[in-house]
Amino acid sequence: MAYEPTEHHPAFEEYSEAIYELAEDGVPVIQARISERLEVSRPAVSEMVRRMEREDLVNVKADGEITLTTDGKELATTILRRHRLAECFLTDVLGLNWTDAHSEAGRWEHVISPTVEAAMLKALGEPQTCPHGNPIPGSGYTEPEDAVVLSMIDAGDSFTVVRIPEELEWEAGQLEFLESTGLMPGRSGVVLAFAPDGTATGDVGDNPFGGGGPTAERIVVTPGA
Amino acid sequence: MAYEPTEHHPAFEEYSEAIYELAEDGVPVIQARISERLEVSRPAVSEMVRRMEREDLVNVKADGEITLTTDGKELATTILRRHRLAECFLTDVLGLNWTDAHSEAGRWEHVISPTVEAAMLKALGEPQTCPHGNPIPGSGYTEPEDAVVLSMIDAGDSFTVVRIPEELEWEAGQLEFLESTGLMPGRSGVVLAFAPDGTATGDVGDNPFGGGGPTAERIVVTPGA
DNA sequence: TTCACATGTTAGGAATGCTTAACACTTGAC
DNA sequence: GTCAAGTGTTAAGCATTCCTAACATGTGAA
Repeated sequence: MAYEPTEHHPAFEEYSEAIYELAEDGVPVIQARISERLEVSRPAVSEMVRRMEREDLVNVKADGEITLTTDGKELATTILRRHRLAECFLTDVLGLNWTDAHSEAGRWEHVISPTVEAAMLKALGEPQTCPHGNPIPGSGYTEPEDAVVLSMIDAGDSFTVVRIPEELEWEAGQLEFLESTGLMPGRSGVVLAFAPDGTATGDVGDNPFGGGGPTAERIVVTPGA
Repeated sequence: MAYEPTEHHPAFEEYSEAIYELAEDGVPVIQARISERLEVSRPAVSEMVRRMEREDLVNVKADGEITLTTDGKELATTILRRHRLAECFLTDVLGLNWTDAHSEAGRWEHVISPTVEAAMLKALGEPQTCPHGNPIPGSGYTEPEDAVVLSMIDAGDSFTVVRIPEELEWEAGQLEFLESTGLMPGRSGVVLAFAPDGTATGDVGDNPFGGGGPTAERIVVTPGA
C-alpha cells in the first residue's frame, strides 16, 4: 500500500491502466505502444515512465519492456475495476449505450471512491465482466477454457462472443459498429467465410456482419452456439 | 456558449461554483471569501480572478465585489446542477449518507456529461432540490415564501427544516452532526430556547439538538410543523 | 491619531504534464 | 553494406495551478 490512489495523480492512474491493458491484450508493453494508446508524445511517455519507476510503480527491463510492480498492479487493477464497474453501471442503471459508457467510464474511473465502488458492486449484483465482456479485476472471473479469437473459427462453424478487448474499444467507431451489428458478449453467430486478407463475414442473429482481419484476430469467442 | 465546459478547466469550474454559492448564501463575494471557501492562498485567487475576468467569466466591481457574467453563471449553474444531482443520485440510488454524498459529488460534478445528467434526472424523477434541500438550478424550484433562518423562530415555536446552506456543508463535521440529530429537510421540530450567545436548543422528532449561533443563523426553515 | 487587521497585489518559485526539435541507436529489407 | 523505419532520450519550453514572502492600502478601534 505504498501508493495511495486517493492522492490521485491522474497521470499515474492512466499510465498504469494502459500498461495493464496492453499486457492483457497481448501487446508488447514498450513506450511506443503506450504513446499510441494514450495519444501522447514519446518524450512524455519517456519522462512519465522514469517517474513511475522512481515511485516504484513499474520496472523497465533491459530490452525496454515495461512491467508493473506490485504497487503498480494494484493501482492498475483498482482503476480498471472502477472503469469496468462504471461501464456496467452506466449501461444497466442509466441506460447508456456501449460507446457512451466507455468514454464516460474513462473519466469516472478517476473519481470513484471505495465507498461508491462497494455500493455499485452491490447494486449491480457483483458483475464479473464489463458490458464488453472484459473481466472485472477481483471478481474471480475466469475466461472459458476453449476461448479463441474469431479468426480461429472455421468457415461454416458457429461461435459465441466472449469479449471485445480493450484495444478495439479505443478505435474510433469500432464500438458503435460492433454494437449495431450485434457482435456483443453472449450473442451467437455463424462465420460464413474468410476473405484472403482475413476479413470475416457471417451472421449474428439475423444480422450480417463483416470484420477486417485485425478485428477478427482480436474478438474473443468460444466455438459453438 | 462562449465557454465550453467540456474543455474542462477544473479550476474555472470550481471558482465559478464557489462564487455562485457564496452569493446564494448571502456572503459578500470578495477574493478573501473565495480563498477561505476553496482553501487556497489569496494570491492564487487573485491570479485566477484575473484570468477569469480575461475569459469573460466574471466582472470585478470597483469595490472588489466579484460577479459572474452570463457565461460564468452558465458554467456555475451547470456544475452546481451536476453537483446536487449527483448528491441525490448517491443518496437515493447508491445509499450513501449525506456526508459521503457531499464530498463525492465534489468530484463527480466535474465528470458528469450532458448525457449522464439527463439519464440521472430521468432516473430520479426530476428532483428539485439536493438532499440538503438546496435548489437544483434549472429545476424551477422556488423556496417557500415564509422561509426564515432558524434563529428567527421564537422559543417554544415549531418549525420545518427547508435547507442546509452550502456554506455549512463545508464545515468539517457539520453534516455528520446535522444528519445524526435529524435536522434534515422536511423534518419538523420545536425550538426550546436560545442562549444569550445565540445557541439554539430544541427537539427534532424525539432527538434533542443544539446548534451554535452561526449554525442557527444559516439553517433555513418555515414556521410550523 | 495610531496601530492592528483585513485585503489585495507583486515577485519568485515549484510541480505536473504536455509539446516540438534534434539526436542516437537498433534492426530488418534490399 | 546501406538505408529507412522504429524506438528512446535530451533539451527547451509552455500552460495550469498552486505556494511563500513581502509589500501596499484601507478601515475600524483604542
